[in-house]
Amino acid sequence: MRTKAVLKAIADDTRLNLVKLLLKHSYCVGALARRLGLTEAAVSQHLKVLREVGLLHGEKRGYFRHYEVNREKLRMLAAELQELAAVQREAGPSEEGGCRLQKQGRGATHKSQKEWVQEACCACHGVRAKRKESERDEHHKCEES
Amino acid sequence: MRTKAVLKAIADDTRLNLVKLLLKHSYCVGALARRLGLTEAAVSQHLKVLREVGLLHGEKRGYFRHYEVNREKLRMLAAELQELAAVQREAGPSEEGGCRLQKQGRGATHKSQKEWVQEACCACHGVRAKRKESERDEHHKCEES
DNA sequence: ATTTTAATTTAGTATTGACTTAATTAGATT
DNA sequence: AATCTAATTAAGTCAATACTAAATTAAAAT
Repeated sequence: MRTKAVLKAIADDTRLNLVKLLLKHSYCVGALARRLGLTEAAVSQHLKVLREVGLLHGEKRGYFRHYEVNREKLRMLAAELQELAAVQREAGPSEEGGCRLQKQGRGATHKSQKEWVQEACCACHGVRAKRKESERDEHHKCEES
Repeated sequence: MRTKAVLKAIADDTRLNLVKLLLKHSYCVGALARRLGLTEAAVSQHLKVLREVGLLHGEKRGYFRHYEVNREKLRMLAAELQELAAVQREAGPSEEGGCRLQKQGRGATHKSQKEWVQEACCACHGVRAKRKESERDEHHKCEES
């Protein structure tokens, strides 16, 4: 998700408020600080974060700096979330873990659904005490491209 | 922004990855923990956050719990971001601070653009040392409904 | 009722992030 | 060049957050 950085940037209340303000108007750092009840330094740091993810473009005009919101970044993020919401559920057992290892035939033995699921999902989970860090990578290997 | 909580929830890398996995398949907590290289406790805590914002719905089936992603929440968030991107810039001087106090007529004196801007934006910013906490609320009042 | 199993919760630690003050920088103005 | 002004950065503090290990809970299975 190329827009993950944008997502993180606007997930903060202060930065989201900054974006909203700057969509409507052009405010200087002092004005933004007043409106949000913060110091100019705090506002400046947040503006830096927003610039770094490409959400704001600033340019100096005389003493003051003007910011423009890059609305395209917001639209791209929105589009990616729509795509995410449209991701198709993969075919396969709706049971636990969605593992395919067993399904691909590790043993020819016919197993009940329950047996299959247990092996498929958490073959070694049953014995909790045996679960060691080094075993983790060996446990529960699920195929995934 | 009613979906702010959803925005915050998925702004975390781990929770976003959980959502992506659960959109495609049904995994148990153990399987999720393996795939993300975390403990089951960590995964459980993240799943709780996602449930609390309404992004996941879980139900027990036998020993295992199944999770369904509430895609509608993702769509709503996407829609709000689209709306945000479409917010109209307000009419008014594109100069600093976007303040209207002066514009509404504090003095009848005709001022140059520069003079106007300076007063409008940061009337008291010029004398930095005088800026005290108690003065902040008096400074730079901008009209905003 | 007891045992097993998956998942959650508790408690603690380490890391991250948001804030402030003060110092500094980068222009603009004179 | 000197001064002024807006903004940024450095350094520090504190709160929030993400993790783990261990204990506990909530079912399911026997």
